[in-house]
Amino acid sequence: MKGNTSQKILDFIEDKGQATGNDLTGYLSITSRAVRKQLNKLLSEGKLYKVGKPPKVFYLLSKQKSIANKYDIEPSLKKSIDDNFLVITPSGERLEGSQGFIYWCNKQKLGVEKTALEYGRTLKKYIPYKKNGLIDGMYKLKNTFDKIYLDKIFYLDFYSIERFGKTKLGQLLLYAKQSQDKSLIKELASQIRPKVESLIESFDVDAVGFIPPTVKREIQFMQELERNLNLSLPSLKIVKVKTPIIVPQKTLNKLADRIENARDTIMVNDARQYKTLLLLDDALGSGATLNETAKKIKKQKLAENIIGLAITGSFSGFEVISEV
DNA sequence: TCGGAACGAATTGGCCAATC
DNA sequence: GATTGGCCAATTCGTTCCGA
Repeated sequence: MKGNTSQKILDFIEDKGQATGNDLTGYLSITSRAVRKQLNKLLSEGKLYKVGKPPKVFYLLSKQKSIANKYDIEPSLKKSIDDNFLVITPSGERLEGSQGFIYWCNKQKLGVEKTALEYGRTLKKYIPYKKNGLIDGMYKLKNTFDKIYLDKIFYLDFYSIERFGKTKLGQLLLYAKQSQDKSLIKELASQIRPKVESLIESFDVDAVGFIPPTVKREIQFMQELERNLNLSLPSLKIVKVKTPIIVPQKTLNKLADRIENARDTIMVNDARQYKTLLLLDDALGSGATLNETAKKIKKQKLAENIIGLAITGSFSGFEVISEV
């Protein structure tokens, strides 16, 4: 009997495609505690992965075994792949670093070693835009708007990069929002907290504001993020007013439409006055939402200075600079 | 009508002891 | 030594209730 429980679990899951802890308990006729031990072992060995959260968790066979060492990738390049690459498969398996990179290359029918070199070169291209882990978005905004109401605007990473698609932060943001996964939001919050705290300190920020979401969801990303960041500063009340038909910013192509959307639907409903406000948004497209919100805050004289911070931002607007 | 609080049920993990 | 089981605490979900 000893030793083959884990193999029985693998066989069962292979046969059924997926299984819950309960399914396995019933099938193996051992206690759930024993099943969990085996499942944990198989998870740590990478033979299984799990999707879902309690009380709905399913275990599936891992598609990607440790094949990362099969390829000859220079150590420093492998490290930057490990640090920067993240793929979430259609079935929800999270593949980090080189494991994800190999999966992605195979899917695109690309040679892993050659593509790794190209990836390294592409990453290098974006390095000059980052200072202290922040991208200064002011150039971009200056190329877009006549009048800028934000005193500073930063973001933590680009949403996506050429050829290779979404950055790690971009992936995390997308999946945290779409899957409304609290643990992913928590992970994002812990990643961005150091940057937020250093901004608060260096600019002497005395209040924060979170851009409210457009689309109604069960779990509101920004609200969760605010809760997870747990900043000890007062939070400016910004609300999104309801319109007969909800129009998300990303559905609008024209800048003028985005400005109009932000101007007419985002309201600042607060009376307190602050010196320096940190205004947070999840993703910065044109910057219309942040700029229009900053405009309202300044018109209502609720803050003297406004620092904008988005988790990710688009690269468009930077091309102009990069060609100089 | 909406949002938050409270509650129970299901699941999971940690620790330690018993068993094979 | 590996595996299993008992106990307990923590986490998460779904439902209900209540006040604004």
